[in-house]
Amino acid sequence: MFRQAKQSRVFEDVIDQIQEAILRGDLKVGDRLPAERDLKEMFKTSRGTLREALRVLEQKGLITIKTGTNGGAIVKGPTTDQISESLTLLLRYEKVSLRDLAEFREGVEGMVTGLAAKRAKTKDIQWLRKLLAEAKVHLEKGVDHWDDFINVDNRLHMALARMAGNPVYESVLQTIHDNINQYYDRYLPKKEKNLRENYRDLCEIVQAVESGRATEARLLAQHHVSRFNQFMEQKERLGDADHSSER
Amino acid sequence: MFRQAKQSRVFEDVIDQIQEAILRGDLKVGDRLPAERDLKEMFKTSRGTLREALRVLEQKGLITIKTGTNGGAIVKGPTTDQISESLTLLLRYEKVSLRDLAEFREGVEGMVTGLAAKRAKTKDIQWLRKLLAEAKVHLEKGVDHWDDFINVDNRLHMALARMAGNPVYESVLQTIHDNINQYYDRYLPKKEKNLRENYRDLCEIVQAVESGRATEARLLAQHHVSRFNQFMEQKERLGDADHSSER
DNA sequence: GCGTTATAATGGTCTAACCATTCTAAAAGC
DNA sequence: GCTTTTAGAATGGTTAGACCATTATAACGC
Repeated sequence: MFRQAKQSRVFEDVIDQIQEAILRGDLKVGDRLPAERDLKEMFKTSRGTLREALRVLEQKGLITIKTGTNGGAIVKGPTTDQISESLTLLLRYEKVSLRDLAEFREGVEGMVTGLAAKRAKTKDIQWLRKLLAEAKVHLEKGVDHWDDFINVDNRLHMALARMAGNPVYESVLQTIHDNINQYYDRYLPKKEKNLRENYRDLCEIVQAVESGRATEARLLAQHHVSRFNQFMEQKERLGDADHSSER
Repeated sequence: MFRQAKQSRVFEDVIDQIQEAILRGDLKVGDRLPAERDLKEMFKTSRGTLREALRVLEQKGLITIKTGTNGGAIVKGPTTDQISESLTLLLRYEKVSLRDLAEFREGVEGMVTGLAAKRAKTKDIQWLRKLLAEAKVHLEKGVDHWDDFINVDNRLHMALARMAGNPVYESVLQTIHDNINQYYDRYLPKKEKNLRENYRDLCEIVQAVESGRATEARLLAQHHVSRFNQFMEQKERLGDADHSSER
C-alpha cells in the first residue's frame, strides 16, 4: 500500500528533479544539461553527489555523457536497451531458461504475425516479398550463408512487428531477439535441410499475411519459431551444448 | 556488428568486475561486499569513483545498500522491477500509448491462459475456485468493493501465469499490471453491470482452464481483457479522461 | 586560405576530511 | 544479576579542492 519513505539521500533528489524535467518536457531530447560545475551550484550540492545522480540517469538511459568542450550530459530518447539489459541479467541469473524464453517467443511471434495479417498495407507486403527474395538468394548459396539467411529471417519478423502497428510488440520482439540470437547461433544445427524448411515457412507466413488470414498466419509463425526451438533441443540432446538450459 | 570500444572510465571497469563476480556466483544473494574503504583499496581507486560504480549496480538492481555498522552493499536477487521501471519510462515518454499496452495485454493474457489450460494441476484449479469465491463475495457487496474485486481479478490472472509454468510470462504480466492498473483505476467506469460481466468472464475462463480447453480459454481471456479496454475507451470518449492516450 | 598550436571548457579521478546512521559493548543504575 | 543508558566504532553520505584527460575553438604562423 505504501512505498518506502523518501530516502534522505541527496543524489536521489537530484535524480528525481532532472528526470521529472525530462519527462515534463522542460528538457527535450538532444538538449544539453549545464556543466557539472554549474549544476552543482544550482542544486547546492557537491560535484561528487551530483555525479552519482548523473551515473544513475545514464544507467536509466535518460542521458548520455560526452567529454571535452561542448560535452556534458545530453538528454537521450528512450529505447528498449535497458529492458534488454535487465532481461539479460535475469537470463544470466538463470531465473529464466532458454526454453522459457523460446516458448515466450513462440507466443509473441504468433500474436505479432496475426496482427500484421490484419493490418498490413500493400506497401508492407511488397517489402515482405523483397525480404523473401533476399532470403532465397542466401538459401541458394548454401549453408555457408546461414548467418545471412538468419539475418533476413530476423528482419522479416521485425518487419511484421512494425506492421502490427504496436510499438510494445516491436520492443518486446527486439528484446527477445537481442537475447535469444546468441543461443540460436550456438545451438542451431546449420543444416541445408533446416534452411529450406525455414524458407518454406516464411513463404507460407507471407502468403497468409498477404491474404489477411490472421489465425493461419499466427499458427504458421508459431510453428515456425517452434521448429527453431525443436532444432535447438535436438542439438542439445546430442550433447553439443556446453550450457544447460534446463530449469 | 561491433560494440563501442571499451570506455576508459575506471568506474565502468569496477562495475563489470563486481557484476561478473555476482553472475559467476562468487558473490551470492545475501552476501555482503567489503566496506567502501576496503573496496577502494582492492580496486586501487578513489572512494568517489567506487561509489559511482555502486550507484550503477544499485540502479541495475544487483545490490542494495544499507548504512550503519554491519551495513554496506548486499547482493540482491534479480527481480522484474528494473524492467517495470524501464517500461514506465517508455510509457511516460509517450513512446507507447495506453491503447498499445492494453492491446499487448490482450495477447499476453490470452497466451498465458491457454498455457494454463494445458498445464493446470488439480491443486491449481482449487486455488482458482477459491479466488472465484472471493470475487463473488466482493461482487455481492456491490460497487463500493470495486477495488477489492479488481484486486482478486489481478491475482487470478497472476495465478494463471504461474500455472503456465513460464517465468517469462509471469514477469511480463507482472510488468503490464504494474503499469496499467493506474490507468484502469483512472479510466474504468465503476458500474455494477461491469462487475457482473467481469465475474461471468472469470467463471467461464476458470471452467475452460479446468476442462483443458486451451483455445477456448485463450479466446475467453482475450475477450475479458478486451472488455476492460472497451470500458476504458468508452469512458475516454465521454470526456472523463484528463490524459490523452492517443498515439 | 590552411595547417598548427595554444587555450579554455568539460568530464574523470583523486585526496582528505567531516557528517549521519546504526550496531555493539561497556558503563550505569536498579 | 538484570535492564537501561551511553559512548564508541563501523559504515555509508557529503563536501571541498585540486589535478588529469579529452575535445572544440580560437589564435597564430606560414
